[in-house]
Amino acid sequence: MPGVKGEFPVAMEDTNALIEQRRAKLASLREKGIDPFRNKFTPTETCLAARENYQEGRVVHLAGRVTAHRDMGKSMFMDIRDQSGRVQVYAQKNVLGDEQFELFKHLDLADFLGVTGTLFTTKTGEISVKIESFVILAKALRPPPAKWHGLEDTETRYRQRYLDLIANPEVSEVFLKRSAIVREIRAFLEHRGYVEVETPMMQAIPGGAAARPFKTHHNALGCDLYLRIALELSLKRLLVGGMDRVFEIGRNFRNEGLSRRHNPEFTMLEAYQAYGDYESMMDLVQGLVCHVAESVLDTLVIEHKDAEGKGVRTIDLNPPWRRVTYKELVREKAGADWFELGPGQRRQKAIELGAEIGEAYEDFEVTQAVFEKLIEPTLINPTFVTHAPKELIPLAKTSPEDPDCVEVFECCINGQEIAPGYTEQNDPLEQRERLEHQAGGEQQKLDEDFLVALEHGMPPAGGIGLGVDRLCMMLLGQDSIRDVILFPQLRPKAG
RNA sequence: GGGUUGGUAGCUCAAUGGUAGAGCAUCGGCCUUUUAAGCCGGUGGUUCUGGGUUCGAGUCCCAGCCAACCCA
Repeated sequence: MPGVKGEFPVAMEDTNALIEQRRAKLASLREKGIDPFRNKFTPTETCLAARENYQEGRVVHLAGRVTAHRDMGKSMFMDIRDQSGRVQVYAQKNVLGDEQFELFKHLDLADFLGVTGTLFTTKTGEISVKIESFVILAKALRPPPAKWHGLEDTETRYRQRYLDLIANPEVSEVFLKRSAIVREIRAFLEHRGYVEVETPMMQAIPGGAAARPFKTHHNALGCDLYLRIALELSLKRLLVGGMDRVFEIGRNFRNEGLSRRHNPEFTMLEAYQAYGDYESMMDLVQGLVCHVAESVLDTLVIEHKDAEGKGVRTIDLNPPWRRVTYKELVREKAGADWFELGPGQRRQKAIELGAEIGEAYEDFEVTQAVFEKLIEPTLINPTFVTHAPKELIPLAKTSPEDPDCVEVFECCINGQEIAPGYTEQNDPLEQRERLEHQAGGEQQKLDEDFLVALEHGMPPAGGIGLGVDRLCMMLLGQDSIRDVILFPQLRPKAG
């Protein structure tokens, strides 16, 4: 690869004694006519399966990464590990012969090894494989992180996640569970007749949320495009098209700050149901999250622990989840007379309560600041906060009971918004007005094609969005979104 | 963008302004049922980068880079 050296000058030049030693071992193997990078080796089973299907003397072919070795002189124990787990292998000089045994002794931690041998049980009772022959499948030219302490350095853990996965089994576990969570989301929705679709990530007009988009350029079309910030407007077009139950699990991109809770690209589930409304969508979210928790974690009670393993908080997902209006909740925390106060008094009281209020905040934003700063973080057990002020959400239908509010909910769990849902706006004229109002004087472009679609008629429908990363954080007890995203965004390191 | 903390061997971490260390890994020796194997001996450092103060800087000061956390 001729380009590599220029692109990764640091990696190519960076070396140390350990790397030199491994390169020397590689050269020495090649001199002996051994290629330690095999095209193929087919194990008969996984390391775990070999142990589970124990039968003394049974012949197995196993493959895995060398994770430990215990040199006994004329014999040697080694641990090899694949995704299923580890198994101990045992090599003896009189079985392998001098030359092969010498090769075996000089294997390095992190090398990939294929072995053929028979199952047996050691004195201490461990099921192991007595090696008859072995083959080096891939030589590791760099040392792995320490076996005992694991890998602690957050920067290395995120930049070189593969090392994190090798060194920290609990990290690996988190990502296997994340995969299971996504699988169970699909299973739940498909079981209820939802059709999974894929819609464009590159859009001429990024809509469906208020967020700064990433911009890119299409050369052949000669136009700028944006990475989507939400799935909503595409999926609603499908409701217009007669797909009555649709969902998409996909990446959204928002060109905003990074934090413990924000990654520039994140995974969103959105689902829409014709003839549903915000209430049926609350049932859906509750059912979905409970199904996922039960099938992946086998419990509805989630314990979050700190680094020392002490319980920090407990989240009880047992249904039914509390449903409370936005106004009720604000009255609970900010005073029963909150909505009877004048705007000036509200502002004053919000500041007294400890919310930070920007000078330009409109009245509804003052209340929203109180909600976000003082109320949301206290909602640990699942709570559906319904009937938000209509200024906050332009894509939902007005509530018949309270014309200042829209038929929406925000499902808060673990002190975070996890899933909003609405009775979707299907009146094209009302929708246009609300979007124009939201755009304000900013000349934000309206998605005219979306409005045309609504004019063709969209059935009454309920919709939800669900932040998959945040759901994973909540279910898996992770405090940082970076710990549920395999490759979180970091500043690129200068070569 | 602002604040706080941190960056030392491959990894995890020490080191009053005074010769940069330990454990593991690694290399060599002994050991044919060990498992964080054990015993003996060795190798390994641009202390993130660049300036400054000082007789002397890993340590103090300034600037920068990267990260984590908090705030906006």
